[in-house]
Amino acid sequence: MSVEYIQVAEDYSDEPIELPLEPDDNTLLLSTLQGQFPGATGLKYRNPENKAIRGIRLNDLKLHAPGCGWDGLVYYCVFPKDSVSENKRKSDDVMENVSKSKVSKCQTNKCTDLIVLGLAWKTNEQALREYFETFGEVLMVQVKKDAKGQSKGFGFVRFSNYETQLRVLGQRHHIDSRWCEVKVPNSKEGQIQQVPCKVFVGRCTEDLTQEDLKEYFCKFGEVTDVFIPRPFRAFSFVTFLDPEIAQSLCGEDHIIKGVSVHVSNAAPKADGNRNQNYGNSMNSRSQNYAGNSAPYNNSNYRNEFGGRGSGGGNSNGSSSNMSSGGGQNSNFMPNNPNSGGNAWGSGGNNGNNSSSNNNNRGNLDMPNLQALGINSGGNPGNQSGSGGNMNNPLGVGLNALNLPMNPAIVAAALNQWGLLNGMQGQGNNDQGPNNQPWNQQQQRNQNAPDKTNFM
DNA sequence: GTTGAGCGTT
Repeated sequence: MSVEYIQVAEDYSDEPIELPLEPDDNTLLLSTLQGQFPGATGLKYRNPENKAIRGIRLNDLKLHAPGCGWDGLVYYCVFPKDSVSENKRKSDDVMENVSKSKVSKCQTNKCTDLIVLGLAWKTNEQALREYFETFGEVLMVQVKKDAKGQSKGFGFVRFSNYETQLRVLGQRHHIDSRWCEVKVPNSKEGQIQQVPCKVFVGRCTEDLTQEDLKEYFCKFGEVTDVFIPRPFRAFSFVTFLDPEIAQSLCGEDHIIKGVSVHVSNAAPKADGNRNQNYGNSMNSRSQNYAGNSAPYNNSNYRNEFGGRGSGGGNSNGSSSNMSSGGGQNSNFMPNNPNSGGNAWGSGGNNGNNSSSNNNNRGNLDMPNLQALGINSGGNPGNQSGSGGNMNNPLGVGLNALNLPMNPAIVAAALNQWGLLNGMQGQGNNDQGPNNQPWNQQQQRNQNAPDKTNFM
C-alpha cells in the first residue's frame, strides 16, 4: 500500500506542505506534524459546506481523518492559545526581520533548565530529547534516576532559544502517553527575570479593536493576548510571548489606524507572571505557590472594587456599591499585613450614591491610582453620582469643578504622561511637583482603577 | 515486578 499525504500549512497565508499519513490507519501522527511544525498541537480545517473551522480529532497522539476522509483539503496547524492569537506564528517571520537583535539579545542568559514533572517511568533521556527537539534545539536533557537506575519520574531540559523555552512552558506535554508538566524549577526561582510580558496601551480610541492591536503589535513579536476592557476605557493590554519584546516597546508612542497610542509598562500582577504559564495547568496537580517567592505577595492588595465576580456584572450600575465592605477585604491575600484596618478597602465610600456607577463593573484593568497615591478623598457620603462617571478616583483634587471625568481616560492620560510610573513607589508623600491637592487627601476609594491587577 | 508528588551531583 502506498503512503498518502495531506497538505498542512502553518497558517492560512502559508504554503502547505505535504505530510505522510500512516499507511495502516490513515492517521497523521502528531509527531509527524510536530516534526514539521514544532509546537503544533493539532489540526483544523475549513469545512467546505458551511465554511466553519473544524478541528481534527486527536486521539492517542494520532490525528484522525474527518468523517469523509482527508479529502484533499488543506489543514492548518493549531498551536496553543491559538484562539487568541491566530497569526501568532506569522509573527515569527516578522521577528526574524524586525527585531531579531532584540530577540537574540534577550536570549542571552535567559534560558534556564526546566524541570519536567510527571514523566513515565519508562521515558528515558533519548525519548525526552526527541520529544523536546520538536520545539527547538535542545542543549541538555536529564532523567533523574535512583541508585538502581530507575527513573524518578522527572527530569530536566534546557533549550538554546528563549522563545522555545517560552513556548514549551506555555503548554502541556504528552510524552510517552503521560501528560507532563514543564516548569521553571524551584531552585531557579527568583533567579529568573520576571519581565512582564504585558504592556499597557494608553490613549486607545473606541474603534481600535482587538484585531487592530494584534495586527499592529505582532510586527514586533508574537502577541499572545489583547485585552480591551469593556465598556470602553481608553486603554488596553497587549501581551507578548516574549517579555523582552514587551519591554522594548515601553515608553514608545505608536500610531495605529491613525491613533497615537502610548505604550508603557503594565504593573506586574501581584503574584508575578512566573513560568509564563498561560493558564495551562497540567494534570490535576496543583502547584501551590502561596507564600513562596513572589516578591509581590505582601503587597498584594487585590482590591477588585466591590469584589470581582460577586453579584454579577451590575453593568447598569443602578444600585449602589453594596459589596464594597466585605468584598474588598476578602480579596486581600490572607497574609497581607494590610488586611485588617487596611487602606483601599471599604472605608471610604459608605453612602456612596453614585448612580450609574461606571467604575464598579469588574474593573480589571485600570492603573491603580490609589496604590500610587493619586486618588481623592474617600468621600463618605459622596453624592457625586450625577452623570455618567461618578466616583471619580481623582476626586475633588484634580476635578475641583466636579466636571464629569472618566477615570479610565484620566488613568490612561496620567499613564501616558508618565505620572503613574513616576509616582510608583512614591506613596503619598508630598514630593516635589507631584504635590498636588489630590495627593494630600489620602482617603481610600475602592473604585480607583488598578493597573497592578492585570497581569 | 509496585509508585505518581515532587525539584537536580552520585
